[in-house]
Amino acid sequence: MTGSTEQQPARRSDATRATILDAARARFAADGYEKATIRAIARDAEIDPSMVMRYYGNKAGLFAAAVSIDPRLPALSFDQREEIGRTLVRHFLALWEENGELTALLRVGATDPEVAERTQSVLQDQLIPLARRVGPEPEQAPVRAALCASTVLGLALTRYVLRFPASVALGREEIVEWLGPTIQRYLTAPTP
Amino acid sequence: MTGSTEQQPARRSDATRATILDAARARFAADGYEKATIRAIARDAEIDPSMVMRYYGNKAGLFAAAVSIDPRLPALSFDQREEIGRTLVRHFLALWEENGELTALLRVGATDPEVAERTQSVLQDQLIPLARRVGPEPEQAPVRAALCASTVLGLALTRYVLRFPASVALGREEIVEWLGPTIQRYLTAPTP
DNA sequence: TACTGTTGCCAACAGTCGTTGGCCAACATG
DNA sequence: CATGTTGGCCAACGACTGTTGGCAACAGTA
Repeated sequence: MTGSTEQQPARRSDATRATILDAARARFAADGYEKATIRAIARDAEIDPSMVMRYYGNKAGLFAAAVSIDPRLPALSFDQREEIGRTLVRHFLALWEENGELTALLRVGATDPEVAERTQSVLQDQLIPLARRVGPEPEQAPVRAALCASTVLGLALTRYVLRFPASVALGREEIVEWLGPTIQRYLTAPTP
Repeated sequence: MTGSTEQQPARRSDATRATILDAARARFAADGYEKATIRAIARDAEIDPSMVMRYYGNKAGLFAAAVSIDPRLPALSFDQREEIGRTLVRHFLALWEENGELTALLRVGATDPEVAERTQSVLQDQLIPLARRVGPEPEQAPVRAALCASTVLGLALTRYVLRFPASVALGREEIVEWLGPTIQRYLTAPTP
């Protein structure tokens, strides 16, 4: 049994495949699922639309291949308990600005229930265990995780999707200083 | 000069017009702009698609007519300065649950830049003056308003659009107790 | 009564979408 | 060299979209 990271034989079309994937990511992030047409993606990649079908089966397959991320949060050591809020915000900002896939995921999730659920499960899988480890009242972990998700996604929404000028203009460390204590409170403060 | 609330002569088709508008609101809120087809809306309203065109010109006109809200925040008196956060959250929750138009606005704004900008201007027009009146450093008002918008929209996103179970399950007063102090800090705390 | 404007439905248009199958050149392999 | 395989393009299909024009039924008015 070979693992899921199996070595495929290098194909001659790998460059084309990568170009398509890049164009797809950009289009999905900018336009959402419906408005990002296969024809437009193919035009960006300077290639025929039928190639997209050949390599990725159909539009859903292309989307799945384009945004197949698992935003794994780095393991947080216990000794920095008073800084978890800020650290978390920093990690999320880095994650979001490294790859535009997350913006695509959020934009598409706004209309597609399936993508919405995937986004939810990914976030919850990361945040609930963290909330359980770090906060009081372990049975409250889902609520605390949801509040953190709402905080982070709210920023991503106004900054990367809706592009509110005042939100875009904020510096990364400014955001950390504002949102960090909020996350910290959601995770560690006693239930109000 | 008659105001914009001019009395139109009561038309025989007013009932039909209202039915169309209701169906449109529901569809736009549930599916977004592209997936909410005129045919589907007409089917919900039990009417011919061509009627939608006659009464509202085109799809964009229908959308404009369906979601033409001005979410005016009630004037907050000065003497409750320590409770602005909670009061604001309560108002937003009430606003959002009264009319589904806001969910439609958010879902469509995720893909349509024009709608996104309208959402932004409405929110900023409400929040910036408030932040200027209530917080220190008036020139920081846009930043504080953006943070509040991000908080509120983040909750709306996870609760009404993406429907994260843990976010949906929260009671209104629970939300007020969690988000209220956050908003309060964004508005009134000194710049970190 | 006859006439005019409104309300509604039906059928069809043009355009775009995702998707398919066939064809040709470049390559790889014997 | 001959062979099969791969990468790529082209033209087209069927489905669906927003949108339009014409036609029948009805209301109100003179």
